Amino acid sequence: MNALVHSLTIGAVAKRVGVPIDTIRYYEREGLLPAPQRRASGYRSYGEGAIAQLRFIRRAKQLGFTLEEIRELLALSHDRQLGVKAVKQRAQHRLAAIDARMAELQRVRDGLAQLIRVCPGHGAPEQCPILRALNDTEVTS
Amino acid sequence: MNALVHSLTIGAVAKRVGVPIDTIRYYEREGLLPAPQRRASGYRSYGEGAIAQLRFIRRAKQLGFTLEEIRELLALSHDRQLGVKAVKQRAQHRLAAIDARMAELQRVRDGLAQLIRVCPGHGAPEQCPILRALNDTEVTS
DNA sequence: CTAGACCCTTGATAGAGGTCCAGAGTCAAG
DNA sequence: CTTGACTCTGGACCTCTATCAAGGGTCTAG
Repeated sequence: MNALVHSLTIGAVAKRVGVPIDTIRYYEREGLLPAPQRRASGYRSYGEGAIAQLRFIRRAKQLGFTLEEIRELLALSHDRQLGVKAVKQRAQHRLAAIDARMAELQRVRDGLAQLIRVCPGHGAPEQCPILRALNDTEVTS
Repeated sequence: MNALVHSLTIGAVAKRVGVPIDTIRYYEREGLLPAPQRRASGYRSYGEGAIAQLRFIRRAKQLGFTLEEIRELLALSHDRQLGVKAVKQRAQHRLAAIDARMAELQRVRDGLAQLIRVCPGHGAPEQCPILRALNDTEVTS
């Protein structure tokens, strides 16, 4: 009932989704977007499905998924048998990775904050706790 | 009183600091390590100062400083007038960047955790909250 | 002296995710 | 029809922090 869904140029898609044209072609090369139909001139011709898929990719990227993981998610989202289970697993892995990264950052943050707290901000470099820490001791001590 | 401080080969330095040889030469090229003395054969000849500086670099990296920032820190650590003040400033900038990154990760983490919590882990992809979020709505909503 | 471990330089490669360019063809408005 | 904006391909280039290889010279223990 709607045969004209293929009508958007790559530039129009880029504008609507807010992604550079080159990135769209890059995603196509990388297998994240299916190769679209072409006009007689060779111009790519996209439908609404491509818009949705690009937005999917953008949101997954915001969640910190790599393009490789997103490729997986896209495949899984079409698997009616095991897709949901696997998607949840991937999300849990991603969550664990984020938690690990945050713990690491927290450790570094606290070490740095402590050094800043005790640094007077003037005087001889030999007395600066930050420089002393960098020179003399392990950061995590 | 110790004229023989220049006696270590690059391999010995690498072993003592726990850094690959290639990385030492790379840091020299990048201006993070001064060019060492050379033997007649052309071999690099390092003293204890180089060991200390390499450890400095390694610790600063552990704190999340980029090599560019470390180059600055090294220069500042030799500035007896303003070095400490500037070093503290750099550390504060680094801390602010870490805090921003953590806040961002926290936001993403909470969004992801919420999706996982309400995902049953089975059933139709259309009902999976994770896939729905990727397809339909902004993650941060 | 020789074998094996070490060192030298230069330049290529990696990975992640793009970004940009040249040179050519196409489309739409006036 | 012309003009300007758009698109095509192929490939080069970017950031960052290294890492590796090739082809050669050097050092040291036995």
